[in-house]
Amino acid sequence: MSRKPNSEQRRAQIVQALMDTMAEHGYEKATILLIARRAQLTPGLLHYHFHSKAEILLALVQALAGAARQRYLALAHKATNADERLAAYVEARLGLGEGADAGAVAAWVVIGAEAVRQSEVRAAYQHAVDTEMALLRELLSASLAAQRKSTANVEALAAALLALMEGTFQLASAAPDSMPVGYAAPLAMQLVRRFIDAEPPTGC
Amino acid sequence: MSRKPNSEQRRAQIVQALMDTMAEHGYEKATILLIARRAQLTPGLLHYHFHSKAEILLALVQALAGAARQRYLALAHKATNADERLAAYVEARLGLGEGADAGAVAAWVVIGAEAVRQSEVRAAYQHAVDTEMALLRELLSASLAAQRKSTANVEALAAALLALMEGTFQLASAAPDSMPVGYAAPLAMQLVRRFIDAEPPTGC
Amino acid sequence: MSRKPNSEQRRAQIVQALMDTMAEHGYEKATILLIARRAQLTPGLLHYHFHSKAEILLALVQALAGAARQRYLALAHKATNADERLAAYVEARLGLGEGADAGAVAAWVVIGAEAVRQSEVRAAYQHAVDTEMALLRELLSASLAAQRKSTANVEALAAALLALMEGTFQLASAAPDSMPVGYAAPLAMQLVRRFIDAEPPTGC
Amino acid sequence: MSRKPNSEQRRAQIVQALMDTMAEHGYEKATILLIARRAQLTPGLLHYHFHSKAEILLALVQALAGAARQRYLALAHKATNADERLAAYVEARLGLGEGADAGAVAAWVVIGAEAVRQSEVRAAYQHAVDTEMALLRELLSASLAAQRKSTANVEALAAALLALMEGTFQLASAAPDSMPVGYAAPLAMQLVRRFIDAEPPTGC
DNA sequence: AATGAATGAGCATTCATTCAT
DNA sequence: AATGAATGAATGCTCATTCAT
Repeated sequence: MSRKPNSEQRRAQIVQALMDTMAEHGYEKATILLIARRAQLTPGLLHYHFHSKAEILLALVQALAGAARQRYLALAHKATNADERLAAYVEARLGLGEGADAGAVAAWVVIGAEAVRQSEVRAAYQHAVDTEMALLRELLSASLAAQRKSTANVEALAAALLALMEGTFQLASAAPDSMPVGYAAPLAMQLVRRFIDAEPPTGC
Repeated sequence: MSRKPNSEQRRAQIVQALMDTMAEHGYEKATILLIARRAQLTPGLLHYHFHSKAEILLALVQALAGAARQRYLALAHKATNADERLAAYVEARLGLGEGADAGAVAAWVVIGAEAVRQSEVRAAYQHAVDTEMALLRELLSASLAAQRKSTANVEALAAALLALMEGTFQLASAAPDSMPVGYAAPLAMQLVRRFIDAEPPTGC
Repeated sequence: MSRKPNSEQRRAQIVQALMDTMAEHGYEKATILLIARRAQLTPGLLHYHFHSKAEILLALVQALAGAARQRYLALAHKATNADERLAAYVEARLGLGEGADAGAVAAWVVIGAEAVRQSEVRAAYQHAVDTEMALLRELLSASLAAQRKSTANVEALAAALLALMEGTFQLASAAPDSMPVGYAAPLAMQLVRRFIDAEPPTGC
Repeated sequence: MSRKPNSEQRRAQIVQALMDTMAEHGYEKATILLIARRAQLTPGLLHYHFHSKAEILLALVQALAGAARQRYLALAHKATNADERLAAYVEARLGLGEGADAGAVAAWVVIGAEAVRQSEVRAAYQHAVDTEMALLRELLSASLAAQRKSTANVEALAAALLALMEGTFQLASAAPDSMPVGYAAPLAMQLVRRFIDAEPPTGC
């Protein structure tokens, strides 16, 4: 067999280097030179594997979204009911266990701000949000249904839970010292459970 | 004789122009030239009134934090009990009524990302967060106390509510089409109220 | 009598402020704003009293040259012969006594460098040099004549002595720690006296 | 494959261009654009090879000091005794022969003025001065010893000779028309020789 | 695939000078 | 005389991108 080109490995290496550099310097100040150094590559090589810096960023958005999905799937594996699956999801996003990555979180916050101004990043970010929203709707609907509660508010509840997660990332990245430690996952679950408990039953 | 100083007016004008420009282009791409044009001033004049671009940004952080405080005070004026004050706070931050400003929200999101990398911005951002946390602790403690509930979780609850707000800003700015309209304020209040209702009473 | 306009005083104040600022920051970095602050005046006022920054510099050259002349005249007053007059001159230029001014010396060094590139400064500098050379020729000729020595080399000797002084200013300003203290005036006199002593008598 | 580095050549080219430009315009007015044009390079490339303009200046200080050392070594090669070595030194610094470079001299004068205000330049300038002083002390001590003269005044004599040289550069650059031609080297040697001749013998 | 020099547009900032008051 | 805001050209420096090797 012929020797495999190492492009895929190189691309992953570059994407990872962008993530690390962005977490530290933001997107604009994450220069091609800094990224290349972090990846232990030369500047020219980055443009051999990616057409532009923006393209690396888009690849990073995909990579982070994919990693988040994998983290949920790994935890959801052991879940046996709707509530456990929801808890697995929240743990996957907000938990401090294995897979928690301050760099990835900071990079995601920076991506969120870039989405405000770059339409292509916004599109990718929105796609990730839509995917999350769909998953959340499904998980919350299942939890509501399991308790025979109305699903009328599921959309808003999903949005609030997603906002809670995004805000947690923001605060963890920009004001870590002002926040209590490890509060996010357990409190998010409590908020949702108590909300669901207080929802009116189906058909009312 | 001498001309009368107009610095304060000019500074406010420039800060506003930075906010508008940042909401559209982000911080790095909000160039001095763009800001000056938006403020209908010449580039040199911006550096006459501010030492550096970073200084304008810090002034903007103060301005936004101050405006948020004013908005709360205006609404809290009519509140007669703890729950109404809390509702006034949530409405001031997340409501769609008068004072809601998509530009200010987008600028705040961009500031949050800049706080990840610029230590001076981070300090100012953290100060704003600390102030919010203190206010939230006070409001939530009062609501809990009014219902004779334990205040053991007030810190975490405050953090969660603040995260919910920051995340709402983020999603409203970067993925507005993926989010339901007007969900944030009412749902945030419901989440908090139901959480408080389900809290154990004092002394348990 | 009508109140005297304070222009002359203001001009002197500004020239002095330029000298101080130049000694610290060089000519280019001695901005109008810095000079104005040092003189406790406002920037606009500097251009009321001088047409341009270059004009202040020219006034400073005159002022420094004039001050040097005064210092010599004050010391020469007591001299009773050619050698004492020469010693008075050397002391006036290189001595550490009253009137020695590190700021003035540093400013003169900076002026010397500006003379390399600005033709108007060069003209003023050259005029000062020519005046010095004339005085030196006179003093040295008198000393040589007093000892009945040939004055064939007086031009070159004057040039060398002037160079020694200018170089002393340079080294005192830019490498003070590398130079012995107080060496300049006595050694300069010794060099000149021994040179003259070894000169052939007139008519040879 | 990879291109071969040409940085050393480019750096030398840039340093030379700074020297030429500085000799004509001074340091501040020797803009990156002017230097680049003189070197027939693009402005961006200067910052690829040097971190900053100040760094080019430091490289120039080293280059000029090195060239001066080489010029002395080349001439000292033929010297057979202390006096000839001293004469070789003076000729190397002040002589009009091969290697005399009005541009380098003017650049050195400008550097001397920059040393007044830029601490890094001052450090480099002082180092060059210290090296010169050490060499001068050695040369003068040898000459004094060869004539069995006291070396008590060698430090001050070295300082005076160095000052004479620096001042000669200054006057040659800023007031060439006011100075006699070719006076410097022969007169400097005469001054030193007559001084030494008149020194008291060792042990007195 | 890989290197690193080269380009050139763009940026924040500085500053002498002007001018309305 | 005096003020201080305003101007606009100039400058050092950055950086994504290109390209010869």
